[in-house]
Amino acid sequence: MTVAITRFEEKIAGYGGDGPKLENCPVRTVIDHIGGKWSTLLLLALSEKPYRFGELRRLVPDISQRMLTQTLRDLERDGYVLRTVFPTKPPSVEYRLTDLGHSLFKALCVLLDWAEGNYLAVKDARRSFDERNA
Amino acid sequence: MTVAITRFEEKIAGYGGDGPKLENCPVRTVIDHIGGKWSTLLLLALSEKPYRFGELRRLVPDISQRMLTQTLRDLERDGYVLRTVFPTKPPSVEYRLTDLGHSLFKALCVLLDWAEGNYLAVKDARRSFDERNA
DNA sequence: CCGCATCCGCTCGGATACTG
DNA sequence: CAGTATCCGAGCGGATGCGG
Repeated sequence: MTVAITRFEEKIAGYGGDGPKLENCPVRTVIDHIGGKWSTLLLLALSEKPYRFGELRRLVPDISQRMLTQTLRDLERDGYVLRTVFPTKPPSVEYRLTDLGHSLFKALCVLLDWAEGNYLAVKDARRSFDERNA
Repeated sequence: MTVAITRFEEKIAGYGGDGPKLENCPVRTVIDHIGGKWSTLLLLALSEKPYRFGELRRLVPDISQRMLTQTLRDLERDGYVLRTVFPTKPPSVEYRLTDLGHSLFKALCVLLDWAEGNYLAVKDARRSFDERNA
């Protein structure tokens, strides 16, 4: 783990200075976009098979139509999702993970598994902290 | 990877309904908090050794004092960071990752490595998408 | 040195109504 | 079915100034 600080200084800290280098920071480039409220959930939903717009809406019951459209568009823009329109009547649109999307999801999976295994500890920590500062 | 949709339906979709179950969704509980603009960066900075407030400020040059304080507080609340005040004159405050924090960081590392290895592909996808929709 | 308080712009995200 | 357009509130996050 001694690589961490090296990583940080070389890969992160160097991007905050004067030059226009911030947009070249790998961590920020990727993390800032999948940190949205719905991105992770949609990647997870699409990880096993493609879905149509309406199906995704039902799978994530509390997402608004607006946010579903916008988040899918962002995921498509980043190259994680492929959007295919079938000119049927009425039209249907399929969303499917690209290879890049599947690759990202595999990395994301480690974090999701951690979340499942440790979220109770996190909730406990929160409760304990809130009690101390009552 | 056939576990994904099962995971989704059981672990995610079920939390959006009528009951007050949303706060019990493991993924949202954890991801929503580390998705902030600075959380990941600070976890990365603290992953190798503890730092004092001012040191962290210098390590992440473009963070404001307000956001540094607030993000560290959130990380402390979730149990990832331990805050220790040394009553010297002037006082000094040390921030250090807890065991839970180190555990989270290990899971996060996979994602950070992915970001380093693939952010160029993401940037290319973005540029290509923006050109198509010019 | 390490914060907290205040103000304030800006983006995220929800609700609703309307197209092809 | 799959969006687009518009409005609007809430909260994130930056800048500045004060306090122990």
